[in-house]
Amino acid sequence: MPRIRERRAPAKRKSERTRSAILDAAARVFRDRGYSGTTLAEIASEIGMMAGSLYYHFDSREKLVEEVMSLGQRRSREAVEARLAELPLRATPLDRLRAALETHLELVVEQEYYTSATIKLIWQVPPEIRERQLVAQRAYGALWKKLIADARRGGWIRDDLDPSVVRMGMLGALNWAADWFRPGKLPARRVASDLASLLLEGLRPQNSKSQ
Amino acid sequence: MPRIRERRAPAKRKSERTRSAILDAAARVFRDRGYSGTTLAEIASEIGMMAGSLYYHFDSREKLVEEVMSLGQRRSREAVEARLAELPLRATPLDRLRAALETHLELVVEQEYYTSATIKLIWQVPPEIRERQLVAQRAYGALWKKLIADARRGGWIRDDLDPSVVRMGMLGALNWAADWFRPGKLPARRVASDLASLLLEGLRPQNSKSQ
DNA sequence: GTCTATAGCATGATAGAC
DNA sequence: GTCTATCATGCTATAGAC
Repeated sequence: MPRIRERRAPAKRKSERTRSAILDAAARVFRDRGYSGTTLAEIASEIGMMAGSLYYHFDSREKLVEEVMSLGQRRSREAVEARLAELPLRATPLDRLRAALETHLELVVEQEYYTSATIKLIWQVPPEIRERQLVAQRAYGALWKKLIADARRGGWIRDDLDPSVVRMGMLGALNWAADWFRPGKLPARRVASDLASLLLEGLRPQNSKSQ
Repeated sequence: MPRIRERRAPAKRKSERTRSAILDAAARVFRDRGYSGTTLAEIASEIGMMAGSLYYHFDSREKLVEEVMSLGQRRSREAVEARLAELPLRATPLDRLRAALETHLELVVEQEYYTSATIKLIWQVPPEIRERQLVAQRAYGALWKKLIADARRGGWIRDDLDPSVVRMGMLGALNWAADWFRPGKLPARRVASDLASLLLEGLRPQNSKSQ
């Protein structure tokens, strides 16, 4: 059906599609080779272009990496928010925390590289970019703070640990999977549920399975 | 007391001391700016030298970063082994696991940068270096595998979680602190004990404090 | 929109003076 | 042992053809 604009995704022009393809390739390459280790030539060659051509779509390498990171952080937040929104009303704060943990892990090990690229790049990019991204990520951090605070307030989780240590410990356990997870060995869902269970229930021998 | 060789540390010559100073500076700068983002000029300027002078001590930038990583992984392993060795004989596998967790966390957030530099660099350096370092790190990974297996065998920890997910989850929660820990806020010991407690006991409300 | 060609700069590495 | 000077390379970014 040529000539007829495709329906899926709001009928993009060629320019828009190329732009997306560049961003996808950039997320992949930046993630694998780091910010300084990635050349525009590598990104371009991933989609059969020459380095100079990228400048039609992006003003600079820095603008490109920043767009990758903005997308990454936005997608992570939206995915977790969407997952939480579809939980039944009777879901407990503990259920919500578990759902968020599992969703975040799945994003980190997904085929799409935006989340893991963003995680890896944050300490590699120039300071001005980093600052802007850290500000943008505060919304995501706030989401986690609230999940933990809600669970704590209701007595669903212990209150003797520092809340920010808990938050960073959880995110660390999940984010680290960006480095070690390899598709084809353990399924992502198993990793997600094991990590969530480790964090929520700990390593103590379980008399009764929860949930 | 000039002319008399100093006692502390095996009486190093000037060359050896300079070499160590270069390595210290390199660990710091590589850690903060990444492998590709670090220039030899930056490392040299940290100790008041010119970039070219480094070549008297190291054959190349790659040799330098590899030496930093070798030292980092060796120091981490030795520190954890030493801590385990000084535990009383009656220490349980759970005590040993907790001691290892706390020691590793303290290494990660220490003033010395070798451990955190090594953690951050592993996915940034050229593939040949990475391969050699991953091989070298297997001894450290094996130490953790054994700690977990011993605890599991004796029924000290639950056995329904995949052991490698447990290992990587624990190390992830600890290693992530290299990114977020800032001296002067929470003391490292508090972070260490909270993270160990989170991993060993989980977030469930505690009726009785363990240990 | 993408290409080729190239300007301009930064950096790893080397040579030789001190 | 460290410096200054320099070469060679590789990369971002731009200009102009198609």
